[in-house]
Amino acid sequence: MARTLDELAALSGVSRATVSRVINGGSVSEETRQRVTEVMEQTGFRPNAAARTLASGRSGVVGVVIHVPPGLLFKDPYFSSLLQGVADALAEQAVGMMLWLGNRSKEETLDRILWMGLLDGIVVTASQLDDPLVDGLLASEVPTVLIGHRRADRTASYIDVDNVAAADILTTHLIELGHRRVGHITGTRGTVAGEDRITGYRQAMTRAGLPTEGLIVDGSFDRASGRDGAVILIERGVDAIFCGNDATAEGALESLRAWQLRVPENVALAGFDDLDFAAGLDPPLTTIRQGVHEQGAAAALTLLQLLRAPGTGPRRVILPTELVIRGSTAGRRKEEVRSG
Amino acid sequence: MARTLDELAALSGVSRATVSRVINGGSVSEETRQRVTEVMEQTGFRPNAAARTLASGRSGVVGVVIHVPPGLLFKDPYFSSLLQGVADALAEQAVGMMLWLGNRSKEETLDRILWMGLLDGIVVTASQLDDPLVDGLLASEVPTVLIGHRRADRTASYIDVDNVAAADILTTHLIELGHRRVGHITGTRGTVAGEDRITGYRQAMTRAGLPTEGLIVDGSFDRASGRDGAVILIERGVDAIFCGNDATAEGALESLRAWQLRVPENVALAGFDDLDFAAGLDPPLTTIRQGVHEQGAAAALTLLQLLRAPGTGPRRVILPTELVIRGSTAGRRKEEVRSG
DNA sequence: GAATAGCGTGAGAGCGCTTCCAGTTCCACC
DNA sequence: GGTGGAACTGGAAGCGCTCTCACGCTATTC
Repeated sequence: MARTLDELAALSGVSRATVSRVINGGSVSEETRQRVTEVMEQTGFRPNAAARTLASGRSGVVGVVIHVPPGLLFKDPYFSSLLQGVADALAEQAVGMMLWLGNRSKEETLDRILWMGLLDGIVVTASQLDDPLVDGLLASEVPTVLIGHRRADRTASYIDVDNVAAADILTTHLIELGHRRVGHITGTRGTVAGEDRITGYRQAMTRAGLPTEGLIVDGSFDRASGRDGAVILIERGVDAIFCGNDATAEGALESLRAWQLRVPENVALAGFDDLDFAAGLDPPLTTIRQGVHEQGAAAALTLLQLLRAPGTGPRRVILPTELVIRGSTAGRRKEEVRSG
Repeated sequence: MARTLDELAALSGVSRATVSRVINGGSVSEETRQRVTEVMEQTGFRPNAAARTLASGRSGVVGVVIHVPPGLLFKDPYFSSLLQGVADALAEQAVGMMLWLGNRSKEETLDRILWMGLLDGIVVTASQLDDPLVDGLLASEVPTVLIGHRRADRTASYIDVDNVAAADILTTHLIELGHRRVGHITGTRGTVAGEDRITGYRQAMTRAGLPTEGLIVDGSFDRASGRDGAVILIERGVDAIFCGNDATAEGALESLRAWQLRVPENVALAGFDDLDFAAGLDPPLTTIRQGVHEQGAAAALTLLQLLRAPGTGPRRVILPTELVIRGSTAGRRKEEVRSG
């Protein structure tokens, strides 16, 4: 019935300005608020979003950019958990979500996003060391929060975990169990997480006075690279393998089994992420738990804080990780958790 | 530099109206277009989306609603393929996508969507026979395309497959192979696909003069229900099982194996969907292929057509399915494909 | 009782764009 | 040279809302 604020105002016997205050929580007498609300409900009035956005400069919509190869988003539980986390947090706050996936080139996606306008802010995954899409968003005037960050992103807002420290802790755990030849099947080279985990691994090995020569094999965060990497490491002789993530560890486990090597008796094995399946492997996988869903949610909330308190400078959040010790490195002990 | 059309117009020496025409492809002389375009590029001008939306009544954004339990979206490849299909088609057409998942109640989601405004149209999955969210969207004035449809949706636009016919064809295939006691583990009761597939199954059995008594067991589109349902059917005695979808069939296969029953020699097995893993099972699964990604894309394109040709009445698209015959029902033959 | 404060309200000026309408210009043709 | 029409352009009226400002009124203070 009532299609505009003016009509609603006429029906309620107040001015348009007052109706606007009712909708947006301005100061209005209880009586007036009651009356206007009633008329609003009767007429099923919904304010025009474009007009609100134009007048106020806020849309209540944020963009979420997960530019990974099509298919990967739903095959790799990491990305789907992340998206789920962002979506949940935004829904909780009644903020709309526009989504961009990796179905166009990064340049095109960037262009589309900036032309779209309408966005109050953006959450984007920054997993690559070099990413024109992320750079472009940061250079734009749209407030942006990164999930994961690069060394160069010192002035950006981001949420991340300390991959270096976590990998160090995990590697140290292996060393403390008495392992000396600890191999590492890396994550995808050129990704932040991959490189940082290598750094953490190296750091721990060096501190323990152990060599890493020949013990680092390039992987790509997937099962296949875990299978292949494990074979190489087995041939070179290792007594423990730290994999770039859980999927890689699952692949490595398959190779170890194929070579009749027992885990953890012959070779200890560890992953990273603690995705759902990690605890269900045989033996259950020692790994680093990082709350991926929480990371997504934290990114969304950080962005909203940024939007609600403009000009307060970049926000950086480092979420905690936990070393989750399970059968693949323990042998006799049950699951233990050490935070770090 | 130039932040508004007026500024751009001044810089280019034309009126704001002409600049608008350049941007929106109105009739402008080649010379003028050139000049304006040049200034646009130099200044990096981007028109204000809210203002465009307000003035034109179009936002270039559509909503996608996949209201399924959190987690299911990414665990069930059906939904993720669907979303991927929609996302790809929209990206192709440079249309923005707002996404709503099942993290709030249907009523709340409906409310949020309608309040959001800004949407030119909506694509929504209509898998439940009774769905207030779908009903609410259809009742609103926002153009809506359903993926899957209910009997009552005769006046709505939708894309769908003919589940009844496909289930009939598949069941008939089993009967033609000589099976007489063909069991059916249903999909989730109350879902369109689940019920329609039962209908198709019944139809084929009845036509062949075969009884279905005691041969129908309720399932829920997942592996667990396949495992359980198969046990019941095995105990009652069957020589073939048609499962509500591929995941169910995978579960059934586990039970058959546990009971030392050979597939297809002792019991033939068939699924529905032809998701990626179906061909990789042992034996490879006979199933109905429905292009899920294509369904998503078709829904998006149908919506866009609807938007571009308003007032042309509802559009209904039935996508084809194929019977894919593999080892789980064939035994000796290699993969065959029959369309239907 | 006057001065002060503060709340609730309405008027009105935009926000930046699209699009209708009314020219103006330029040709082709008679 | 005059005419009709097509192609292009500018003026200006909105689109529906937010938000500042000013005003009137009541409550408080000394």
